[in-house]
Amino acid sequence: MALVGGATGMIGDPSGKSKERNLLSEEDLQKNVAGIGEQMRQFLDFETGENSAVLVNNFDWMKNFSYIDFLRDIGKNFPVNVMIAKDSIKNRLDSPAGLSYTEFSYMLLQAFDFVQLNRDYGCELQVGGQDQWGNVTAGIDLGRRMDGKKLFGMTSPLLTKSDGSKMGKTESGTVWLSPEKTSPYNFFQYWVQKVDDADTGKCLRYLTEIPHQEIEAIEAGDPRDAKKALAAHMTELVHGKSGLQKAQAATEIFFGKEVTDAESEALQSIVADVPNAEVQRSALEGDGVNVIDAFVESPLAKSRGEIRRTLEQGGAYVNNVRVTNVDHQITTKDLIGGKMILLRSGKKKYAILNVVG
RNA sequence: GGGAGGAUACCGAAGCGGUCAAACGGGGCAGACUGUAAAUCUGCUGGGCAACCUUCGCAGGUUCGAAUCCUGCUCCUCCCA
Repeated sequence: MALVGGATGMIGDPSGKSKERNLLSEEDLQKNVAGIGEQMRQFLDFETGENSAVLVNNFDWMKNFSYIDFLRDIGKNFPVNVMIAKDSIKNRLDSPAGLSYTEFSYMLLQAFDFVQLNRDYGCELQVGGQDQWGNVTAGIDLGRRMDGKKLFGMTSPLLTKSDGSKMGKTESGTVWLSPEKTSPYNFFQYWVQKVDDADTGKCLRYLTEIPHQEIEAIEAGDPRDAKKALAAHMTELVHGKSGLQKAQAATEIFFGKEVTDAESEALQSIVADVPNAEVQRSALEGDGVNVIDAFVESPLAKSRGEIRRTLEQGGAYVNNVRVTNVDHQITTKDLIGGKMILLRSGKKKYAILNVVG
């Protein structure tokens, strides 16, 4: 049973947050709810007969509540002294950021969700991340008070790095599940590039369903292979077999040997799955196109100054050959298989310039 | 309602009339070392080849000159009621 927070999303959960959340517009929220629902399909089967997963939206039962009814029916069951004793609230009360009444009320909503799901579906167990502990227990208490039901909760540790910070948040390479936001190739690369050796085992345990014995065997081996295994499992889980294949094909080419005409076929097959841009064939004829212009066309450079710096520092490559001269011209001679040019910034960021016309 | 502070680049935070595209830290990018890891070290980090252009909440004003002073506005925080 997957619950999306169409109602609670309008409030903002203070748990684990150091600042008051910005309220989302109803429109954005609708989009988020729809998007999350879509993504759940990758992980849960909603059409498997009797035992199908269920997707519920708490807006469906919250929308009919009047403020008065809510206070009488739900609020009455929440002793404030218990509420303010919860870490999620206490931490915020102690911090300079404070806490609005709105966020303070969040736990009542989530608690009631649990009760509602118990009533509608016989749901008895709520599972969430560690930061949800307070909200989960609030629901257990509310079930007991309102319906005399015995409900249960389970939380899992949050995924943190070995230094204690949250994973995947601050890095520019924030990963998204949606292939629109993070291509399968980039998703795969995320696990290879951004996970510390020390965190690989933890990720394998938390995020994959590989048996523990196998994980131990993986850990005993080369850490590079461990990360690739992690990347492969995650990519397959999120993007399916075909996504994984494309990601691996691209990885093979980019992080393999020199790129020549021989790889043009393979490159062609992955072009859509890696960052790419188009150039007119005519532009490459004659004197060709300046390297800087070429990079600026690609997603690798945001500004001319940026790529100029990269060039000067020796971080720019055309077809895997380092280019440091800012006046370098790219011409038809540089085309791989007569069709494309491989641009690279730094050690591991690639883009393909696809020739058209 | 009364009072006191504040709003600076991706984030945090200095600057309080010229030498400010703006110290410092974090983050990010690139290089070296490696293993597409971590740690470490180095360089860069508004746009532009440059002249120069656009930035310090918003709108005006003072001044030869404003992130810095004045006026109004918006938003935030705190204290009192």
